[in-house]
This record gives sequence, C-alpha cells and structure tokens, in this order.
Amino acid sequence: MPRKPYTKGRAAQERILDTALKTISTQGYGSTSLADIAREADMTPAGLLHHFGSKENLLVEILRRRDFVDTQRLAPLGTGPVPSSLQVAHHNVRVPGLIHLFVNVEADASDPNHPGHEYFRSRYETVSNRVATDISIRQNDGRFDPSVDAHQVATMIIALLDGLQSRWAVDPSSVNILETIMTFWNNFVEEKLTVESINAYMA
Amino acid sequence: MPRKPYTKGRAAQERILDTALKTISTQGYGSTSLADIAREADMTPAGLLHHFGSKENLLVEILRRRDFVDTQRLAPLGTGPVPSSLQVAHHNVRVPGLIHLFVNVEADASDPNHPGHEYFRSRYETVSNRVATDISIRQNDGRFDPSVDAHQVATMIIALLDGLQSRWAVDPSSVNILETIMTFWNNFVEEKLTVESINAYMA
DNA sequence: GTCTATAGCTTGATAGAC
DNA sequence: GTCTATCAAGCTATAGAC
Repeated sequence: MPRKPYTKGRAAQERILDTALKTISTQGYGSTSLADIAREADMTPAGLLHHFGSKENLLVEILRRRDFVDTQRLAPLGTGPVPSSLQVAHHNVRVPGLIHLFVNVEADASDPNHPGHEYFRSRYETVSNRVATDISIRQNDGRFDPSVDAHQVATMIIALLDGLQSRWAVDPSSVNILETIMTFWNNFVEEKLTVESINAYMA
Repeated sequence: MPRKPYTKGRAAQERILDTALKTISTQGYGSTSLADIAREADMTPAGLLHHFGSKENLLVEILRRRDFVDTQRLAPLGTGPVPSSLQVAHHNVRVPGLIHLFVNVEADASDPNHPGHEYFRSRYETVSNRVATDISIRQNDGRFDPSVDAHQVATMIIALLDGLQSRWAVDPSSVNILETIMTFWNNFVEEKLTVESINAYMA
C-alpha cells in the first residue's frame, strides 16, 4: 500500500508550518501576512491555501502540531519532581514567537466561527484533565496536599499559565512565568522546587 | 472658563465608545468592522477616525474608559470582605462583549507598535500594585496570611483572572471565573467568601 | 471643531490554467 | 500540486464642506 504522495504532502506541510512559525517569530505576529509566509516557504499565497485552506487554519495547525510534539515529550504523568504543567511552561518560553502566536490565535478563536474554536475548547478539557490526573496520582502517593480538589487546582494552573503568557507577550520583563507557577505549585507539595532544580531536570 | 466645545467633543466620544462596545457585543469582535460601528453611531468611517485616529485606538479607548469608570466604583483598598480583584471579576462577566474585547485587544497589543501596547504595560503594573496594596493592608490587619509575599500573590490573581477570561471567552460553560478566584483567595483568609456573600455584597 | 466623499492600498481568498 | 490573474473587503489618508 504505497502512500508516497501522502507522505510527501505531509512533509511539505510540516516544512511550511516550521517556516511559518519562524517567520512570525522574526517579523511579529501582527506584521506577518500570508504572502510573507509564502515567500519564506518559496511558494505563492495560493500555494499555501491549497494545503491549509485559510490563513487562520494554518496558524491553528502550527499550534496543533506543537501540542502533539510537546505531549510526546512529557514525562509520564505523576512521575518525577516537575509536573507536566511546568514542563510545558519551561518549554514554551524557549520557543520564540510561540507564545505570541498562541495568545493571538486563542483570542481570535473565541469566535465560534473561527476554525480553531473547537480545537481550543477540547484542548482546555484535555490539558485540564492531564494536569488533574498528574495531581491526583501525587495525592495518592502522599506527595501532594490531599485536602484540595485536583480539578480545581488544575483549572487554576492552566489559567495561571495562560494569563502569565498573555502578560509576558506584552511585557516579558514584568513577569517570570516559570517562577510564578512554581511558587504556586510549592504551596501544595513538601518537595519544594527551585528554578535550578527544574532547569537541571529539564536539561 | 467655558469649555462647551470640549465637553461636547467628550460627550460625542463617549457616546461613540458606548455604541462601539454595544455593536461588538451584538455582532462579535471579529465580525465588527469600522464601518459597522460608524453606521450604528450614525456616522461615516471617516467621522470616527476624526475622533480616534484608528480603529485599534478606538478599541483601546473603550477599555481605557472602562478601567477609569470601574476604578471609581471600587471600594477603598483593604476594606470590606470582597477584594478589589473579585469586584472587577464580578463586574466583567456582567458586561456582554467586554471580555471578548479585552482578550482580543490584549493579544494585539503584544505588538510594540500597537497603540495599546503602552497602555497594557502600565495597566499590568497599576492593577498589580492595587491588588498588592489591598493584600498588604489586610496582612497588617491580621486578615490575610502574613507568610506570603503580597506582590507574588497579586501577580497570581491578575494572571488567574486574565487566563480564566481567555478560557471563558472560548467556552463560558467550562469555567467559573468568580468561583475559581474566590477559592484561590480563600486559601489565605480566615473569613471565607462564598458566591452568595459576594453577590450580596456587590448588589 | 465636526463630519463627508473619495480614493488608495493591503490582505485574504477564489478560479482556472499548466 | 503549484502558479497567474483577479476579486472583494477592510482600514486609512486626504481634501474639503458645514
């Protein structure tokens, strides 16, 4: 069962997604047109649209793929000293343009007609469940304050990360994303994390 | 010292800002063009631009004015059972379209060239200081856990509110903004809040 | 000071050829 | 699968009327 054309198509699309993120990182989100991305990818605007249908959809696909790759990278839930939420935070600030892209597309996706609307809706649910599960396992092992509701805390961590990223996008110097979430997390555990311990673990 | 023309100009601008927010609430943020707002305000697009210079700036002005009015409404810092942050949260969810507008403009304002960039930068600082002061006063009065850093907690509350609003904009049914922040707040105080007590206080 | 009319320019999107 | 050509829509700047 040969699927050469499919594979070729996928490879082309991934190449385009990488190029697009890189272009946005360089030029900034608001200043990057479809034509700019196309030029960087050695194509015409119409060529891009053949693959992704619309610019909005292209941007959503960048985030979707990112999510997929990142999820693969995560340590198994409930293991290790660093929770999944902090692993993600640690990683996001190291990919230029990613947070800007995320914040902007998320805002646009509040429109029910936006191609990313459903994606973000289910993403919140998925991520929330992942963090809550991470916490639950630790609670059962006696490594996390058992008196709190895991889903409540998960909702807070997600919102915290999201809100910190919005602020960071406007003024990176005004807030330390990793440290703030870490401080929050440390309220519930005995094995206190430090920025150094996280960096060492993630290296 | 007569300033009739000035007053007249201000009144016209405030009328336009109200109309704009109402139009965005009805049509949705992404689907509202400058021409739409102008039509609702019985003007031409160029008429609007005479007052506000650009569409982006018009939207920022809506938020700026909202901030001003809301700040007037707040109880003095450190007084009453309900902190300023929860008063704001309580109010925001009751103004249709406001959160959608805020989330979208905030995302756009991450571009340093956006007319709202400086506004959001200083807004984070101002609001953060306000919340931190609110907490500090309560700490001195023995009504708030003295072992935590007021600025750290303030940063968390701001980010929490911001992140919850982003999620709420996409899927209002997936999260309860007021309740989540309240639960967070209750971790630090003896006089526990309930949704009912907040509603009663805000009535 | 307030607003209109007009025109220009950018952008995302489409149709159809190769 | 990619291109050329073209379209429609949106924001903005200018000039000038009231």
